[in-house]
This record gives sequence, structure tokens and C-alpha cells, in this order.
Amino acid sequence: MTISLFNTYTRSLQEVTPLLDNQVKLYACGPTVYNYAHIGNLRTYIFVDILRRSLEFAGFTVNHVMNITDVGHLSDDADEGEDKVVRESRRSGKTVWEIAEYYTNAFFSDIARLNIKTPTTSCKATDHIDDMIRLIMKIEENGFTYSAGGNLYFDISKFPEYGKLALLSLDDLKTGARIAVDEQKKNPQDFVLWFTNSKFDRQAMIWESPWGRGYPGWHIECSAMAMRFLGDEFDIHCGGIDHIPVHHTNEIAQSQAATGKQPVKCWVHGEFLLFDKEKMSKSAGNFLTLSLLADQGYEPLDFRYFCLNAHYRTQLKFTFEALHAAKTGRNNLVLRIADIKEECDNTPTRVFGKKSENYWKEFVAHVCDDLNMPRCLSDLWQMIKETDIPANEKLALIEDMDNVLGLSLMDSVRKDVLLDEEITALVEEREKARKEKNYQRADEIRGLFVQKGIVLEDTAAGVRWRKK
RNA sequence: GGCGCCGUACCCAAGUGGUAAGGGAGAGGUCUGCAAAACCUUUAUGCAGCGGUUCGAAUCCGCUCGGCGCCUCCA
Repeated sequence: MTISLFNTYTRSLQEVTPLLDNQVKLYACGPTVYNYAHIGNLRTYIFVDILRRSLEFAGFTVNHVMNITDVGHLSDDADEGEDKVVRESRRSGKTVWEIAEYYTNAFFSDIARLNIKTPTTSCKATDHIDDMIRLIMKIEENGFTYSAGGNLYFDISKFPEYGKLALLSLDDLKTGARIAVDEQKKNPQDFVLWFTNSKFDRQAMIWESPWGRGYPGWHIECSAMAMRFLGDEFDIHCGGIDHIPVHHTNEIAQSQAATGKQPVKCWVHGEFLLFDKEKMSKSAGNFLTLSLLADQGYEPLDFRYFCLNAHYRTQLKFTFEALHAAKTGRNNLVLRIADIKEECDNTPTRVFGKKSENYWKEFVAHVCDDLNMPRCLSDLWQMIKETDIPANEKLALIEDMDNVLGLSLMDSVRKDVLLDEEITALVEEREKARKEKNYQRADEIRGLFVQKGIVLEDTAAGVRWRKK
């Protein structure tokens, strides 16, 4: 089984062949913890999870490292006085450390609810300031820096390949189009490695360094921690598409300036979730969280299923109508699987007939083809609807496919409701009314159940019921 | 202004040279109590528009129209 991924650096499909035997070294950009993750952020973490599960599916072990950015950054172009964590701190009256801890916990709670596997290593930026300082010293020794106005800058003119990842044409960038250019920079794309002369007087997190008391530039943390946990070179670096032009571009420049080696073999980026026809963003205030979806009756896995219906490299339009379609679709899937479990007494078997074998091959091919989850879901649906595949084979396929999909499909039940005496009595009364052809009363009772969120199904074998 | 990407049915969305996956919604049917639920069937001679290449194009090329992103922190 060979997985191919679209490498942003080469803009082409590339087979995954690990540097180290059977282990894939994967670095995924993590959250900045100054607020709740919105569902656009979460789409990207679902993508990373699919990537990781697919690699494991293909037989690799995955060393998955994710940073937690708990040092704040610029809040937005209109705000020049604070960083994001500081701003949140002032708003809530908590310390910056408390803010970071609170939202870190909230983040891990969200990804757990979405069946996203926890990274092998999650590392906080503030625990690795020393690593960053050492890395900056190396970059300085190699002659890629200059200091101006108290800050230490990376000099992109010393790095001819700058911008290759993003296909940047430096001459044509409209610098200063939306934000004032830092006058101290030699080139507009130069970026700060270490701040001592902060324009943020409320900066709360400050460390000693060879360049004076201050704090690190944003991009250095990922270079430093990736190196620390994965080495100078590793297999895959993934994250949101927005990181291509600046963050990842700068990361490559820094790491390569320090080690002389290209740090990453394959760059993989997930596209945006669109909301109201534009990208969802915290600063624009148009963002939804998992909790807000829950308030409207949508479970985290409904959102996961919704995301899996689109390829990770295409923009996905979020609407409640579309989410609702996903919820209904997933619910139907769960009911069918519950019936399949019942039919084979919950006993999967992996002695496959030709048809099962074919579905399996198709599914594997679609996983390997740049993680084509929409196709994988399609395979799953078609297989389930197939009439001449035994239930025990279907169940085995479902179990194996779910290792990639992560939808907890094997937990599917019809959600039978425990009967209390009132419900039993009502069911009996309704059956009696039906026998007497008193359908008005029977429907009245069914209405009562609907109010309780219970759907009655009159089947040949008797009445059964489930939660809606 | 430059760069990157996209435009497929009512909605979400696969498919990137060989004759349109899947889900939701809608329609028809089976069952039934003229019910609900369930189940089955069905729904784009068509892929923004116009040219071109080709035996053959949603898929390749050109132009036009429309949308999104990036050049600023951002998933």
C-alpha cells in the first residue's frame, strides 16, 4: 500500500517513503491558545487526523508532533498595542498563563470529541524558549541575520530560495498594501527572530537572551520544536493553507539557514472552510465553535462526517443546511450499521468473497490517492447497500474502513430507549387502540413519544423505537 | 497590481481525456391504518459561457463572466 500526497513544494503528487524505515515523522501546526478553536480550525485538525490515520492504515508508525502556541502574536492589523493572549488576558482579568492553559484544555477536549487522535508529542512554545534561542544563535553564526532597532531580523536576501514554497515573486508583491512596512527592515519580507524592542508595552512573557530581554518571533517556534523532536529533516509537515506564504515560507528559510538542509520532504496543506462565502476567522467575528453546533443539536461527529464529504484540498462551504444533510446522512448510516450488527450477531469475519474484496480494494486505492475521503465514504455506502454481501463480511469491512474514517461506526446502535413504566403503559395502550382501529388515539400517543424525542416503528415483528 | 485556487443537479460534493461517485432534499412505489417509520426505485444527453485541440473533453488550450484565498496575525 503506497500513499500519495500532494506536496505543496513541488505542486505534484508524491509517494510517501519515510526517511526512517517504517516510521513517518509528521509535524502539524497546532493552535494559538487565546480563544476557542472555531470549526474552520477544526476542519484542518480533522484533515491532519485523516492523514495520520491513513499513514497508520498503510502500516507506518507515525511520530506525530504538534505545537501549542502559547506565546501571543499580533492581534490584527488595526491593533498595534497588544498581542492576542495579552488582549484576552486584559478582557478576562486572567493571567496570560491561565488563558493559555484554559484554551489548551478546551482545544484537547474539542479534538477528543471529534475522534482526533492525540499527537505523540504536544509541545508548548514557552517550554522551548531555550531551543529557539540556540537555533537563532546558529542562524546568526551562519550570517543570515541583522539587528535593527533592538530586534534581530532574518535577512531574506541571504537566502536565494526564499518564497519557493509559495511561488512568491518578491518583485511583484504589493508590500504595504494593507499594513505599514516596518521601516527597520532591509526587505519587506524580512521577519523578526527575536524582539527586544517591542512595540507592545504590555508584553507579559519575557525571557533573557543573547540579544537582550524579550521574546521570540513567531515562526521560530515551529522550526525549533520540529528540530528538537523530529531532527533536522523529517517526512511531512502539514497545516492550514494560510501558512504557505508566510509562516511555512519563513520556517523553511530559518531551518535551512541553520542546518543547510531542506527540513521537510513533503508539505501538505488543508483548505479553508467557508462561512457566509468567506473564510471563517476569529478577527472577523464570524466564527462557530463545536459548542455552538451542539446547542443547535449537532454532534461533533456530525461535523466530522460533514468534513469527510469534501476533499481536504478544496474549499468547503459551510451552511447549516449542509451540516443538517450530514447529520441525517450519518444517522442513516448508523441505523444501517446497527442492523448489520444485529443480523450477524455482531461478529465480523474477514474471509471475503469477491465483492467484498473489490470494495476493499477500491477503498484502499481511494485512501492512497491523496486521501480521497469523499470516495471512501461513497465506497462505504455502496458496500453497505449491496444486497449479496453477508452481514459478517460487511461488518468487518466497516470496522477496517473506520480505522481511517474515525466515525466510531462500530458503536452504532439503534439507540433503544430504556423503558420506564409510563412508556410501557403508553405503548400497550396504543397497541390496544390500534387493534380497535382507534387511530386518533394511537396517533395522539405517537405524538407524545415524538415530543420525548422517540420515534416508534411499527414493524411486522412488533413495535420498536429509537431516539431521534 | 502580482500570485494561487475554484465555478458539476434544489443543497453539500467526487470525478482532471473514454462517455457524470456518494449523501441530503424532492418524486414514485412496497408495507401499512387512506398514517408514521422503514425499505426499494428514481432524479444532470449535462459539468459558468464562447471558441479551439482530439476519433472522443466536465476533464487539455485560449478568451469572457462570476466567486474564494494570499501579499497582515490567521486553520
